[in-house]
Amino acid sequence: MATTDKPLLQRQTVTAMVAEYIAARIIGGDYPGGHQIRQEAIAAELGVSRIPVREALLQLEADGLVVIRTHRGAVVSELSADDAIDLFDARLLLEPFLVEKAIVHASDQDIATIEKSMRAYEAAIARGDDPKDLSRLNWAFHTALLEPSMRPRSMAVVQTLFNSADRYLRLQIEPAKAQAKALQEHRELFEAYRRRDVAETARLLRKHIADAAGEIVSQLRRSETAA
Amino acid sequence: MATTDKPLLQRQTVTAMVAEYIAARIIGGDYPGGHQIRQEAIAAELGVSRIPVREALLQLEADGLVVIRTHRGAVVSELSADDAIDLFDARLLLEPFLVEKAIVHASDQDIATIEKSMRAYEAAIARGDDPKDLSRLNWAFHTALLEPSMRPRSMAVVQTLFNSADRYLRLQIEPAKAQAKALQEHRELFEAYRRRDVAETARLLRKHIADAAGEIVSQLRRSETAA
DNA sequence: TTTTGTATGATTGGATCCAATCATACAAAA
DNA sequence: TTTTGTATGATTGGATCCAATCATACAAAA
Repeated sequence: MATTDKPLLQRQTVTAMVAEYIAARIIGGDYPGGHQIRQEAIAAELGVSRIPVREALLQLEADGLVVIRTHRGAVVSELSADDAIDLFDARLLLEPFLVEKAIVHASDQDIATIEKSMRAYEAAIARGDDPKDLSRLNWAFHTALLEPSMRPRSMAVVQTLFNSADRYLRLQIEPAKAQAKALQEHRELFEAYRRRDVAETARLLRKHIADAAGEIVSQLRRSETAA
Repeated sequence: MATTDKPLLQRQTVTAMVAEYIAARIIGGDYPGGHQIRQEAIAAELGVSRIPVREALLQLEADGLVVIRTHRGAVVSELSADDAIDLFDARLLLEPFLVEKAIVHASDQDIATIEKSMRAYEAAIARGDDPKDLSRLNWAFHTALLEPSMRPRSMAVVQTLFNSADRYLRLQIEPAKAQAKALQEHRELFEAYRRRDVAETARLLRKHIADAAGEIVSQLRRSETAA
């Protein structure tokens, strides 16, 4: 397989589990933009000390999910149309480039992995799985598309962008419609990818991201001018 | 000024100071790729406890300067031709895009800041300042070029790329030659930027980054095949 | 000789505790 | 009434300490 290998056995630290927990709460919208995250509150909630909570918050700051100010603690970062443009433009640069590199390196095994990932998303939508699972499968598909590029550094950047992009996707007023559109586009992406049609796959991915961004930004602009 | 405003008074935590210290050691090559960073050693060296050292290492991991494995500590990330390509390709996508956005938003004040930054680099080369100061001024120029894009999220990504790129630049066998070339290119970049010639500035910046990347990658390839 | 098991020191991850800073309320002065 | 100063609780940042894990050396068994 042409993908970057990962350690088989990943020991979970308390810090990592806390980071996942807080990230899930932020991405799921339980902690909205501007929400103060108190170290002691999280620590008590999870039955751990403040040390792993603080270390988790540092990681989330690097992901852009929280903003930390010295002696004032962590606040969930605010969402805005400007930020969404910043974020999706970065994805529009990186992802089509990475998918081009990926197609060239992708093994049949990699393509099989992508297909499996696409089918899983399809099945989850059919079953009406909850937003959290749908999101996970959506990003798993994107990751599977790009992973064979063998660019771990760029992939790390893209992964952090996925986390923030997810916060915006979860805000959408018509998620079912967006998911149906995304699934159809994933099918087309996979077909072009399987044919190893580099230019067409990149074009479809660009359109896939740009369309989603357009929806989100115009929705945000409406709510921002309303406020 | 059209740039993103920063807090005027930034309180330094011990963690932040330790992170800067370790980052400087890595970028300067004192801690080469593969070097084990022992928390207790750094703590004793700086007269602090291990807590801020650990927190600093987490930040450096997000920057890609170290790799942390559970219960095995932090190791300085390895440099390689493949990683350099990954890194510089990401810069080649992001920086020309950001400079295009920046030129549109740049105020006269911003352009004055860029010119000042360029002159400072020029003067430092003329004086033969040490590599650390030259690097700082080089990245300050790049940052000044891109900052008016008002894309804090993309800027944060680019800043982390600068840190890693710096490690490669410091490896160069003929730094004086590379610096003279960089300075000349900075001058041309600034002229095109001042004229607000979007396409030409982006083209020059692309060439500036690609040329540096080419030098570094071919040098790395030579040393890798030699080994 | 090679492999497997065990003991020991080194090191990391996390809990607890203390000091410094911040936010707030309230009092005093203009 | 508005501004400035002060006291107090809440909260964060960092030090110290303990438990868990890892790496190494050495012994025992195959």
